[in-house]
Amino acid sequence: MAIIDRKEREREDKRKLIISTATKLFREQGFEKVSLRNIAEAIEYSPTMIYLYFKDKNELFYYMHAEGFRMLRKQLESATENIEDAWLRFCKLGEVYIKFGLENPEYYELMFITSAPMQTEMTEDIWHEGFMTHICLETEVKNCILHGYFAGHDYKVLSLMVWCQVHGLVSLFIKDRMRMYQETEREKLMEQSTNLFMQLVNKLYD
Amino acid sequence: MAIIDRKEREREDKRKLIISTATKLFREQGFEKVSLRNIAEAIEYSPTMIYLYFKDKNELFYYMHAEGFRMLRKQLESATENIEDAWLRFCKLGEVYIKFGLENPEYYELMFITSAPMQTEMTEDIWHEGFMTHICLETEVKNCILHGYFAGHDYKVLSLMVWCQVHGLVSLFIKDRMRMYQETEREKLMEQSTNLFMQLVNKLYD
DNA sequence: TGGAAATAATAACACTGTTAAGTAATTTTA
DNA sequence: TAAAATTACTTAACAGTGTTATTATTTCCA
Repeated sequence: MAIIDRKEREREDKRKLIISTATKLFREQGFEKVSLRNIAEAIEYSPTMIYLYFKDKNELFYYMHAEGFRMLRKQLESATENIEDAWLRFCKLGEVYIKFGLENPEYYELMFITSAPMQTEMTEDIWHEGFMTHICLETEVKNCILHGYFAGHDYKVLSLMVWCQVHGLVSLFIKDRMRMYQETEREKLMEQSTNLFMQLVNKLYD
Repeated sequence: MAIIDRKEREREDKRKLIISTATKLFREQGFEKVSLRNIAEAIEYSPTMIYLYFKDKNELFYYMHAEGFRMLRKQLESATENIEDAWLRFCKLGEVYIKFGLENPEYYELMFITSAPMQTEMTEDIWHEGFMTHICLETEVKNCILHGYFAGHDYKVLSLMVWCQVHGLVSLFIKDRMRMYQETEREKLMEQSTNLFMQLVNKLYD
């Protein structure tokens, strides 16, 4: 039944076409320009055709957010692969995470802020991609513990703390909540507070 | 010209009526239920009447977000007013901030996440209320320094770091990004990581 | 080849924020 | 006091949104 296979392939291709077109719109013209009608026009189909491939807009956004996580994870992994020292690996991870957020605010928002992707009614684990990325962090924290850092502390607690710190920084910035700082000092303050945090974590002992 | 005064008063009353009705809708039925038409129906006016009192929806949201900040500031101030010790005051501040966020997620989102209030075209300082609240934090950090804590560190850098930590925690939680933790362990982990952070900050030295 | 199944389009529903134009009441001015 | 001007508000409409029901077309298999 090669025909069924081909159909399945074509179906998957069309799904990908919709996702990539939505992604393109959203990267080039921002989140609010991603409407089903805009996507449909771009791929030269009727708006309702999208419903044959996705349950609703939330599900489409779910697949876009998952793509973002795969991008981030790739960056995290390739940035650390040539670093031996556990602490330096850990530092790099934080650096790349923040960089990703600041350079891809639309993606970051979709992955960590927007409600839509979290509201699909899917059977599979909805936070799978997020979980996989979080594993990256936990792995590095565990590795640090293995090499004598953070003695006596739980890797889960530590990982969450670190995540809160970097997410807090990125999300406050991209949601424009740092207006009280002058444009000139803002970047410096953000770097200084991140450095201070890393310095603190490094001194962590029981 | 008492008539002008009365008119001005009536105008202000109507502004407040709109804001309070919008707030009520938004607290009782959630953010997405706050449409100009819904507000208008609730106060028994036509939807377009709102434009006589607010430039657009963003400006209306601005006034709602400002109200949230006044609530938070009130809670922060009344929670610390009877505490003498600088460190305990600082701890209390963080505790109350997190509590406010978790108990008023809709308000928190409007204040620290939603774009709308930050997109009004106002002449006055758009982040004034946010700034005032941030001052609360900076004041306590300064007070700690005055009492021998955090020696050798900049209060601005420290304040931003603390803010990132608590905002990270609250926003990840209310935007449902902690699904990888079991419901039962989630709360405990959040508390542990906050405790760890405070413990870290307490050990801060040059 | 005919019927079933998959795919897609059209039309419509119920919303959204926003603007232009018109109306009625109130206040000011001549 | 009567006309003019201002104020407060409504109606109608525009352009957009996600979504569903209905209809038409194409594709596939018995």
